[in-house]
Amino acid sequence: MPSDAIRAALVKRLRISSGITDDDVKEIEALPIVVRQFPAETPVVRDGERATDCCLIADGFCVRSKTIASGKRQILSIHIPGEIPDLMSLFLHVMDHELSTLTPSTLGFISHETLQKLHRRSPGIAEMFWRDTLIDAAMFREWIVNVGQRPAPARLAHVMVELRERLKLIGRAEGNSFDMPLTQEQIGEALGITAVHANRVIRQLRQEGIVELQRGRVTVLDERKLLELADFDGRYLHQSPML
Amino acid sequence: MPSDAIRAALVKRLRISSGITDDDVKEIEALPIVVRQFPAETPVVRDGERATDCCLIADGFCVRSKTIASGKRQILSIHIPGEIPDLMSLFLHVMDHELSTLTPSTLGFISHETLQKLHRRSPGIAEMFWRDTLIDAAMFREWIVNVGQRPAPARLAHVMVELRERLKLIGRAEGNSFDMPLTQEQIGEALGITAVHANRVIRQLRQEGIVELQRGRVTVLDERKLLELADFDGRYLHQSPML
DNA sequence: GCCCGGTTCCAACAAAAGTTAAGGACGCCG
DNA sequence: CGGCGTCCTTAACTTTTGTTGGAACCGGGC
Repeated sequence: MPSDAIRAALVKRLRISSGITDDDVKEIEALPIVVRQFPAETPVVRDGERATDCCLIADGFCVRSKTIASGKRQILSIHIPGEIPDLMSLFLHVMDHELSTLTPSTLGFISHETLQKLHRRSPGIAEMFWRDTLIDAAMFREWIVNVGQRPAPARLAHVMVELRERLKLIGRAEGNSFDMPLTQEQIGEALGITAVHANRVIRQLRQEGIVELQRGRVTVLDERKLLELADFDGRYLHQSPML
Repeated sequence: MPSDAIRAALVKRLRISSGITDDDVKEIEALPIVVRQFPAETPVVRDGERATDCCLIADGFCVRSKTIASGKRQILSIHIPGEIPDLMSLFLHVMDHELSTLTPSTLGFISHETLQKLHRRSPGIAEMFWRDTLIDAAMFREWIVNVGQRPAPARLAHVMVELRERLKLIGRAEGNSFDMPLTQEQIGEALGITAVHANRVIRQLRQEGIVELQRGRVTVLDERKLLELADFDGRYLHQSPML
């Protein structure tokens, strides 16, 4: 994938979540980006590392996670093409969590230096990126609620609905199915439950005819039931720049 | 409390988490701030509301929370004097969660308009505030891990140690005790457990001689055991501006 | 085609957490 | 100073989730 396609994905994303002017687009199109391929299940930036670049997903699925002393891992967010999962490293230089790929991925890297200069030059773009990191934080808040207050089946439903919502925006959730390339182990890590329990919950949703989940792909069987179970209110995604 | 004292608290805080220049201090000291008193247990900004100001805690404890359809509430963060708990509203205009007081509080309000102008004028201050919102997000990430992966006693210990760490920075955690003005109900809401279970966990920590908790005040009985249980690594607080 | 490793799936049992219910402590207000 | 409400406390019981261990399935590499 040429770096032009990556820029296009970013612009598309920013167009949705923030207001973007033609001048901004030109600035972004002039950004030097280094493209690299990563295999599946590979760390991109490690916890404790000092990042010098921000990473833009051109293709593939990534997750952010933290591992505690006991060895347990918590997945904090799932990322899809067009997103910049480690924009925060721009001002929080040493990573407090890990970014890794789920599937084979194409990532674009933009140096912190370049971005910092860009911000000084165009405060509008800085604000757009700032807003992006704030939406990130809003998603963390909802993730806390999910893990803290909802029963396990609702947690899974919520993650599915959120992911589908975001995939729709980039045109990757047509019909009633979409990709969610996590193993049951990883689903457990995302929901704060064990893999065994994740399996139970998946089976339950299948038996109740709500969703089918196999080989990293979700098929929605009963839209109504899914939405009711997920208790989903997309306001926290802040998809309209005017709100 | 005069608004000068509030400004001083803010400057003190920014001095710790970011590099702040003398010019920045002057700018902040010139900021128009409206001071208001709030009783305990009172909403300051409600979920779904459109905020026009950012709120600075001069005195008192506040929390941010989200309530789901079933009526369950999740506390997302605890805030102490010197912090700006709703800085995010600057770019995420409609609130996706609630900010409310725990104790009677003195809050200072700065209008979004004022802040936006300030950012355009001094990008350095903008970056400082941006960094502040990023630390906020880092704390959410750790909160996810706490609620998702740690057993209940460790969750409580972790929240206590984090709060103490932050209180130390503003000189409000001398000796082996500090304020944590949450009811057991609220502790449950913070940890993602019920009030009854929160009580069990508190009793357990008391019986094991780790901490005593009464009337909103924590007394540490066994520092070693507490730290071990909490599994605390303060890196996520990003306290040094150089890191 | 067949083996191998990782997933998925499942059951039985153990532990953690939720629910319900009720008594006691404490502070506030009349 | 007494009553009332909130919070804390505890017990008994239920439900959810974790643990252990094992079998079936699947895909890729030899």
